Amino acid sequence: MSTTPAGGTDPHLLDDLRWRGLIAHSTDLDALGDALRAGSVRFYVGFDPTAPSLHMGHLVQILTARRLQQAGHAPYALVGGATGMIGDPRDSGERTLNSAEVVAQWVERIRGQIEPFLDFDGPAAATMVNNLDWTAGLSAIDFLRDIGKHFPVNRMLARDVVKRRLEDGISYTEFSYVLLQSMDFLELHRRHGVSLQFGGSDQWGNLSAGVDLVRRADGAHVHAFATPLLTRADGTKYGKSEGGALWLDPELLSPYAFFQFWLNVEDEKVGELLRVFTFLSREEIEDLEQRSAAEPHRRHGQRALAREVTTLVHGAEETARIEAASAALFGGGDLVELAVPTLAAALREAGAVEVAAGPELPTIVDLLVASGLAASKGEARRTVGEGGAYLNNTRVTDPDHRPARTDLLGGTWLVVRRGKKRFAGVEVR
RNA sequence: GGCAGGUUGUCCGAGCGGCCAAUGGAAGCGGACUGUAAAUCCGUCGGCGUAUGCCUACGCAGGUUCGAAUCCUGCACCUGCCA
Repeated sequence: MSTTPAGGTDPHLLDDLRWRGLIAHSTDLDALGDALRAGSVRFYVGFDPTAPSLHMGHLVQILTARRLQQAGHAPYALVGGATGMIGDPRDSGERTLNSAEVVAQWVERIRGQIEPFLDFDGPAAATMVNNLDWTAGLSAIDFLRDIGKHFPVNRMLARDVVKRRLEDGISYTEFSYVLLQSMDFLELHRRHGVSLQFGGSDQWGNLSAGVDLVRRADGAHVHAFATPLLTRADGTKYGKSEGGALWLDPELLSPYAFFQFWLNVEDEKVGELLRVFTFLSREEIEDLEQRSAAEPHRRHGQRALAREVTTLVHGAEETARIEAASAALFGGGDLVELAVPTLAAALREAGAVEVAAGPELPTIVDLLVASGLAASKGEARRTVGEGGAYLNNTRVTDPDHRPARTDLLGGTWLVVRRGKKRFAGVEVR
């Protein structure tokens, strides 16, 4: 992970990106390669504030930006205060507009999530930009004359997203989104000499529209590429399960749960994810793939992946705590054998709650609900009935079962488990 | 503006006066087999809880009826055809 010396650029950048599978679509790759080798390129990648946090999909873009910067190119990270007010068309239908206050708040949170990944000093220093800066004061007349004139509606209608949405309907607002994003590229090109944009493959239409606009408006040739859409082995999207998206914000998804996600990745996907989400070298990744293939049950790849990505997002200290917690909880050994401080630390990582107990301790059903492992008492009863409830790693089959005081580990802790891998700690006081 | 059709649980989609907390998929959750993997098989899938019970739910608000997701009226939104 060495940064290229001041002023220089890494001539192998494009090859590395291609090896990692990060280029799913692109404008002329030879031209892009020439530009990247010729000197430091100013590039941009945009993030729309459509939620309070970025997630796994955005992480691909953040890390790709970091790769480009480490190779000597200058990032412009755009948080879409303007585009976030509009919303780009998606297949699932028309978006609900968010208020200006909410968008502004999300812009700040997202900026804060991106900044740690980029270097704001040095010859390829990063810059944060907000497209509200050049759209807020723009008049509708200027917009229609200067930007709109370059967008033939017949071609806009031919875009895949738009075609699919024509059945169920699409507002003029979302239909116009592509003009705003294209204008961002034009503005950044004019203001800062930005000549490359990348984004997710679902953004390819917007990316290439921006390239077209810069050419039509200014006669300049700029570049774009799209990273691939990552899917699970069965072709479905990530994040549809596990109760939601893989958020980067620790308040929306605990670092422990984040780590567990990566650890549980399918064998077939480990190599791909290591290439996209880690800064391990080609040699290291190929070695991990070989060792994983040789002894898959050891999950070498998954462990490295979980450690690397969690370290990038949540830091080395937190990752070390999580690994210790996982080892304790999944160790398979007797929980009674664990030192209490170790157990307590592990449970706090996995998620722990305090419960005030009277003369009697709560029932297993109440413990499942209190710990958040079950959403309702009905669900908790069902879990017990299905044989999925465990107390201190022993299956409980009676929904009215109450642990005794002597079951408390270290005098205060109960380990509640639902299913094979969802743990929570309950601290009884 | 006129006419027609539509709005059901996380999603898709049946139901068209009582047998409807609502058929069937999918997702989710649990179990078995494994490796905290995949595939497969089985179970489960509104809440309170155990009461032939109550509460909430079939776009929103009213009405008809002993009884409505189902019928009527108004409103909102969506789709199609005609202007």
